Amino acid sequence: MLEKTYDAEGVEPAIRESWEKADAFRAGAGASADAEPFSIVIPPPNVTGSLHMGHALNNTLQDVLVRFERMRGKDVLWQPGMDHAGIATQMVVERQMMERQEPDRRKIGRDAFVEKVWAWKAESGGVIVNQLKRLGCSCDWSRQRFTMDDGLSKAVTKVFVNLYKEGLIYKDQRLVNWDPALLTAISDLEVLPVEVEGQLWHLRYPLEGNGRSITVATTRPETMLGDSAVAVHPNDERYADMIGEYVVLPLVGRRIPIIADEYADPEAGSGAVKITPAHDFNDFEVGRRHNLPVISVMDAEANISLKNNEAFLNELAPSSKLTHIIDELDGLDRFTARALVVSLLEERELLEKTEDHTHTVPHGDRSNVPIEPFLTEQWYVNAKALATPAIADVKNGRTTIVPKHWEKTYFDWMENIQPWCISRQLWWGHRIPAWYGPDDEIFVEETEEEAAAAALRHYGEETELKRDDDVLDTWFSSALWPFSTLGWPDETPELSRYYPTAVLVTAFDIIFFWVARMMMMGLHFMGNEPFQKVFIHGIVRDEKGAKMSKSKGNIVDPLELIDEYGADALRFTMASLTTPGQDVKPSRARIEGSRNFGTKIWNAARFCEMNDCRPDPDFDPQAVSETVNRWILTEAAKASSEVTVALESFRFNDACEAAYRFVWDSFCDWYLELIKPVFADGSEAAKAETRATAAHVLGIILRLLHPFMPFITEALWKELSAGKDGLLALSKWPAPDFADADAAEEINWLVELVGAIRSVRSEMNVPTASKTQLVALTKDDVLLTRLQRHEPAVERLARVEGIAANGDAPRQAAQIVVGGATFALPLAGIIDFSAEEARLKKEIDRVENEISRIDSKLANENFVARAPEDVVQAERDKRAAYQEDGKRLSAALERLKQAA
RNA sequence: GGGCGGUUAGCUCAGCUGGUCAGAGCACCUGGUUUACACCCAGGGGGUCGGGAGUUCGAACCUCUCACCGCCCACCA
Repeated sequence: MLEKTYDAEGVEPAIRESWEKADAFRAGAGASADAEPFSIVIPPPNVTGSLHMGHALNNTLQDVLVRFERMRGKDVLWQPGMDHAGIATQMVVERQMMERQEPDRRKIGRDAFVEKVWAWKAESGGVIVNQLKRLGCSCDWSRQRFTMDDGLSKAVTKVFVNLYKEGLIYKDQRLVNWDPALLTAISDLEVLPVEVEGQLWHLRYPLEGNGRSITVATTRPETMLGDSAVAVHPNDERYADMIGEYVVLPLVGRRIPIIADEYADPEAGSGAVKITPAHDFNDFEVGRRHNLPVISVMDAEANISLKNNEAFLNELAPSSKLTHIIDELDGLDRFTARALVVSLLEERELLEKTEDHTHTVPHGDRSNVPIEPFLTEQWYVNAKALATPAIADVKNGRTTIVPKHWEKTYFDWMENIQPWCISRQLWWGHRIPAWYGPDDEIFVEETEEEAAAAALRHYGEETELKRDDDVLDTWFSSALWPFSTLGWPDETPELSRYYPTAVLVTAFDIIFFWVARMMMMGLHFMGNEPFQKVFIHGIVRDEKGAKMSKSKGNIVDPLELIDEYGADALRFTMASLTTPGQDVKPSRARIEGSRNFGTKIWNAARFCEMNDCRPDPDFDPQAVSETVNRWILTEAAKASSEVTVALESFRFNDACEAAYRFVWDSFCDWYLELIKPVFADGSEAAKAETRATAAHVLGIILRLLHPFMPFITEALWKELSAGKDGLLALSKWPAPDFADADAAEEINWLVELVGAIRSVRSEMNVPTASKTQLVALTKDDVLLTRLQRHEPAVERLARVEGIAANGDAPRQAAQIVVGGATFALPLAGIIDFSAEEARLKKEIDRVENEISRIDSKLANENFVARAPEDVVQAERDKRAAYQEDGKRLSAALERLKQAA
């Protein structure tokens, strides 16, 4: 006997164990040899990560699809694994070392540090795997991969070497986004614009020789030390006569030209702009166009660096007597230097004015400090070349993105893609397989031996090589995930079976970081797309719609929700809130609703169990004869079909709704109530058939809901079949193979009749406890037979005692019209004549309104002429039905008046 | 500056190709211990589908326009 309520916390571990024991999620589990493959690669969570609501959403959706397809008999692989998360992990370990007051990484050296990271991973990394299991994720856990595994590292190295040899990876000296806190380059995508309240300083630069000056506006006065020109727009009349003149750069004394360049915007600032090629991306371009020197005035930590700075010193005027200024500024951090430069200029009356100015400043997404454009040599991927096939693949529909509007975002970015900076000045990650000779000749090979061999060929003798210190952007290895996890570069059976994957499920915030790059790499190295479909879901927001973040303090921990409501409740909520293209805002009320739904199913099963409804292996739906049973089988088939269609098109919310309505409305509210009289007073044959049907339909329910609520459904499946049917997770998805329109029509009528009686009783304030007779005012034999057939149900559900079919109207009665017949509820002593009169009049009004609405439609010649015939006919039929109802209601009103 | 979403019941949202599409859950009101379930049952109230214009026989749904909200990209002297 089942407990009275479902105990998620108590049941879930045992269910997980039963799945594990049966190895139910191994690739291809339960599938036949000729099964169609269906594979999904998990978006690998960071090894430092723990389950957040975004993971809960993303992985619920994947698990729904995977369980659904597995039950449909496909050969399913859900490939799990984790990402080494270069910067994030390195930061975690460094912080830990700091907390433990251990010497920092530079002191212990690279090898020792990397060893520490591995030790950290072994000890505290990957807690998320168990959390995903708690969520119920049916990944093939035996195939877990890690981006730093030997196999995946081999793939990374090979890809790097191949791309290098194809000329698609190269080294370049240019400005990069430099993170002065983490001391590494980062890619464009890792830079976040942050709005800050700053100032706009207007600096007066004296012209050489003539006592005039030109004013430039800047938000970064400290970079003026590296100015190499002042630019004005060629058409700007204010400055036309200054073009070609020289400015003597204040504080520094350097002579720099005033140049004409369209980059200068006459509307912005003063119209004249200082050009600092080493510290601004735009200025760098201007500098290139005008062949200006690039004078970096900062070091890697963004401190002012002048004294040992050749670029700076070389451009310094020989006569300059500025050593004290250089002394003062040298070594200051950029913000301190900013203040000092401003005050030095102010002293010299070169500060024209200062304005408050709100602008966005690029920040590092990890360090959250302003990033510095910094001139360094880095490794780049020629993303433009790789993007071309990736664009074509989506254009020609080999990969489709759902919802489709995201394709535009994808195209826009891909078509304007910039070189991808892939080198990072970190220690934790895939070390770049490049070795340098003494003359800086580069040898890119997969192993040190091969590099040495290449060097031998090049130099003609053994030469000592030095390996590149940098590691690769974490996303470089993530980009290979769909094939590296399947064994590439080896030609494994898994690779040929499961690549391309069926669908990638992810949130929109990593389309550029990840999806786009997997497309590029997959197409380049595998020759075809990494996934046939990409399903983009929203992100999880809090109840007010705000993005969840630590700083806002609005983080909801999915594990707490699982503790409180069970994994199924959280999953069902996530899935039912997923409408294509919308963000997800889970609320406790909603999760409670899902939990209640689980309880509802639990109790429905409990009812079945109490009535001895056991699954019968020989049950044949087609042989069923009772109308209610044929009706619920029809409804079950309809629900199966709806859930299937919805899941095939990623309409998770529709799938949930169809299942929910079927279970709660059709099965619990009507079917179980309708069969109670059968169990109480039915024939043995009817009872047996009904038991078998109820058990059968409950089985369908458990299977339909299993992808969404795997724990409770598996638990009930086990309970009800006494373990004889194996795991629900490996059972067959229900086929919508039953339809009986007549039974559906009949039960719908019954539902309508019961509903009408209940309504009128409630409106007439008939005490719940009292029962009334029902008099059918009709001589229609078909209807009367039907009524007789359902007499026990009507009596029970509508609180009726005795059904009279004599057609004589009782004197004091409430009357209703259902399915073309009038029914009276004798309510002598209870009936309120005026209330009933008002009620009937209201009904008549409603019907007449409908009729006149239809009449005006039908009177419209254009409607009759242009609307499709079936639409017009439907209106005519409706009108006829309303007219019949109207007649009966009017007759009922007459009888009431006579009685009064 | 460019682009993309959104605006439907008190709240959170469904509503796929225009013709039972005006819906669900929660909240609310009224009754209720009837052979599972009060995490429940029965009944009920509540919306001129953001404003305006247009297309159409017919618009929550298509077009245009305005307003507001959110997001993404670029730029910011």
